[in-house]
Amino acid sequence: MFRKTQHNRVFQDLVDQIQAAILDGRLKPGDKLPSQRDLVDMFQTSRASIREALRVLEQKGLIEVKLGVSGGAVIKTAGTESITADLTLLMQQQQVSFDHLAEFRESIEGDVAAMAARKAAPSDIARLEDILVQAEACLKGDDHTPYDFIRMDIRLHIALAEITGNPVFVAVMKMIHETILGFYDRFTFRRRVVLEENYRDLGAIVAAVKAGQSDKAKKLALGHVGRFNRHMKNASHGTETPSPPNRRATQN
Amino acid sequence: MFRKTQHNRVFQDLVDQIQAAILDGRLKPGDKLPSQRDLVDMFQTSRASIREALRVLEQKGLIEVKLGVSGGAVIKTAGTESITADLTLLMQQQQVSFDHLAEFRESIEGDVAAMAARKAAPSDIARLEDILVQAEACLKGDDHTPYDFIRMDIRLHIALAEITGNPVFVAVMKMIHETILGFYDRFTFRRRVVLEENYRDLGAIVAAVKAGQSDKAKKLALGHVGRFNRHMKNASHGTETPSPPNRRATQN
DNA sequence: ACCATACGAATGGGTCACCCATTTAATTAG
DNA sequence: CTAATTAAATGGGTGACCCATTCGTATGGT
Repeated sequence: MFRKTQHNRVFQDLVDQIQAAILDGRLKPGDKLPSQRDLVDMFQTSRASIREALRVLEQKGLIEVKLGVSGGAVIKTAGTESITADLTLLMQQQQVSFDHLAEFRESIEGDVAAMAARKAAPSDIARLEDILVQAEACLKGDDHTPYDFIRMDIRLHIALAEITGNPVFVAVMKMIHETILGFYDRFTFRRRVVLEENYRDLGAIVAAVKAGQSDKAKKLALGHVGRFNRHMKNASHGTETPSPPNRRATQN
Repeated sequence: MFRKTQHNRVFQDLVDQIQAAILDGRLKPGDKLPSQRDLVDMFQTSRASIREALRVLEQKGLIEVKLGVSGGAVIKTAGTESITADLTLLMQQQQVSFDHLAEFRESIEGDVAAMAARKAAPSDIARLEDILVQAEACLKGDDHTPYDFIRMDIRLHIALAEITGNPVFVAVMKMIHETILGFYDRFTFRRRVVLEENYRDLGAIVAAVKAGQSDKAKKLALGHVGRFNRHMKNASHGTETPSPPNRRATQN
């Protein structure tokens, strides 16, 4: 099979070239692309095509476009936002359910805890315990905001993933938690006892990680996630529509 | 907080409206959007803006645009392709090493095999065995192309993920294999014995899945992945630069 | 009557020449 | 020296226009 008449569509070619430049490091986060009019000169194409390409790159989360003089397209630092948006979209299309996410999370979180227990350095332990302290503050404080506690819970799980030193785990963990948070934030964790149970789980996991007991950390993490998932399901009993898609749908 | 002067950018408004129509069912997969010129009349905007919106929707995997008369934009059935593409992109941006991918894969592939063993229907088994037959053909045929065999290997692993019924596993599995393939395709599997060992591994896994022996399937999958990873490492001994990201970057 | 070729209409892809709103820096008035 | 004004560069947006692709249809030769 040879190429068609030419490279497919013009904007696709532009996207490929710029994306390749970003991926192999010729363009680093923070760098600014030339202005649209300069790009027109460089690529010998029309401004409309340039703008379509920039639009696609923007949607992919690779660049950010700002207005005004000395605005323009700057390379964004890699993030999980676009993936989260896509997953959210799929969940809204009913192709992915909360059960799917929960199942996946159960499969991965135990291994992460075990790996963290094996690799954790003293500074890592300190960081985990710091997060625990903050979580406790969220729990005890008068401004009793369940949402803040959940944020801490998530930060701890992501911290565990970071201790593994494997960016794949970090990215996947972030994606999972962001998606879960976006969909279920206002349905659960009204009751303080649930939060406190959660807090005890986290403390036990951190203790196991500190002691280097990987098997115990794994078991604890699995139990924690399992309990969390059950609470989620119970909380969403009455909600037939699994939370209307009130998340801003677009926003890459 | 009230709205700004207007809804932000025009194309974003179009994307939101059309996406909302898709999400709440006013537009179903297979439906065709009006032609770009009709959309111009309907939305009272310029064709360039319409096209930018269509471009974004296309990139999101929501529509597919075809050429020629009675071409146009048709609503696509939801799929995990865009997530897979985004995950792949994220991995490539984060300078992930092969070891990171290998570690992650070892963590997940065992669970997938076990779940597949629990859930496999007869038709699933048939599909797995069909892939095995094709893999054997790639191995035995005179046109001895290691690349083709690897493609079959990947198809089998993805098939296992599909048997789990969990699209998250499918997307992640595709991402992993695409990335591994893109980085290491031309360095390994010159030696036939390695391929044959791989083939025997696959046969054993399928047999365990067929018998519903989830624990055995898990162990076999873990051993298979571990062996694969060791071969990869040995093969890439001399390659200090772990293969620049020469993969075609885009393609959602 | 049949089939192949030619034509034309509708569509998406692409280009050009503009204009507008926003933002920043330089300039000027007080 | 400060504040208001202006000018320039940028992204956002528009309309008219042309091209390549892909159909259905008409035409013409057998």
